[in-house]
Amino acid sequence: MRIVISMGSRRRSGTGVEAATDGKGEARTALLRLGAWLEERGLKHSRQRDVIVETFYGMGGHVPVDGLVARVRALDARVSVATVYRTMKLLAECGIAVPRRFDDGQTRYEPSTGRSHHDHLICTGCGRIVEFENERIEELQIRVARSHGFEVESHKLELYGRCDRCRRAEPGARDPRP
Amino acid sequence: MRIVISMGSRRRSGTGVEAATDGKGEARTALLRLGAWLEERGLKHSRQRDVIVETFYGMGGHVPVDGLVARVRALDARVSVATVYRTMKLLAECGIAVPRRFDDGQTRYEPSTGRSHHDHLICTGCGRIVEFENERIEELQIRVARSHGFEVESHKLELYGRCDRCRRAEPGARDPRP
DNA sequence: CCCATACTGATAACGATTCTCATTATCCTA
DNA sequence: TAGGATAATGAGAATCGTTATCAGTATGGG
Ligand SMILES: [Mn+2]
Ligand SMILES: [Mn+2]
Ligand SMILES: [Zn+2]
Ligand SMILES: [Zn+2]
Repeated sequence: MRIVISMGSRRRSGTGVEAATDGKGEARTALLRLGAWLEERGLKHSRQRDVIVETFYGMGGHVPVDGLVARVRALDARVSVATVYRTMKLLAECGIAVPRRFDDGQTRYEPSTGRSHHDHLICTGCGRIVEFENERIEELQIRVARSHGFEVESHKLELYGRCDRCRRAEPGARDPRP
Repeated sequence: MRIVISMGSRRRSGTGVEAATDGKGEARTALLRLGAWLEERGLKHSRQRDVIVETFYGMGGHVPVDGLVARVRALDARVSVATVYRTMKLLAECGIAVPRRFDDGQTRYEPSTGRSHHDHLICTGCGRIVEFENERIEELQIRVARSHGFEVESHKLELYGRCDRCRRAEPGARDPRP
């Protein structure tokens, strides 16, 4: 069961609860927040950080680092991979981006400004990622944890399966007409 | 937030729903199953596969591959890392072991003979892993997925937090007595 | 006992990420 | 606006878990 999870240089289409804006205004607020955060702790801001943030917000969705690197380099070819990794980690720390590790061994980041917590449905056929929120599940998680003496700090819930599109395009085991 | 998830050469203690037996009898049935499975597809069985299966079942819990390698080598020093990886993948295929990938970047395997599906609570303090089953959550997952056109094939639910022991051993933010 | 073939061990290769370190940029101060 | 302390960068080496390669070994049916 290989998982593809597209989103390299391709364009997503309906990814569910995705942010509404095209990322332009979001990028601006993100940059402001980052600026404040950096100043607070005596860090400096740089041209490449700006480029990376803007590109990242321009992509939207669940962005793999190598995809981001590619896009950033289209704007400024000499930005290094290391810097992109460093910057994304920074964005995560200051709450502008959320790192996600699905089952394909690479970290993706998704913008988080103005977005709430959610979990993911991942299509094992086409890699489509759909987001969902379910308050009942969240509550049950807390309750189950508590019943075992745990206090939940974070959780990971990923549902893997086939989306409607992929199921339709498949023979499937049913209707075995000769 | 570094996650430790012990279980290398250390001994677990109460790991929750863990298998009851000490792994001796379990290992036997596992070996039988493996034998049948291998024969069915014209594969051969080998001394090292036996050693690995027995060691694996002797350890119980959620075994990281490198920990398994260490133990196996204590019995037969010339078993190679590659063989252990290959064998564990085999056990997974034939349903004797389940691979788990928690958030620390290494694959663990847990024995699965006679065990049912479950999810995990992971202590971010001491690495303790507690297992749980919750039918309501399972149902809700299926329902949520369906409402988005997905048919769930598998899922991953991991709750990260601090166990009772770890919370007790901590100052905590409450009771700020001067 | 023979042979086809699966399995093994040693080690190279891999992919994602981090580290190192010499160089450069930022920004605060005088 | 120049100087300097120090943070950030780029390039590539290094790391880590895992897989691939490939020549040599073991297994099991005949
Ligand atoms: Mn998301
Ligand atoms: Mn388990
Ligand atoms: Zn699909
Ligand atoms: Zn703990």
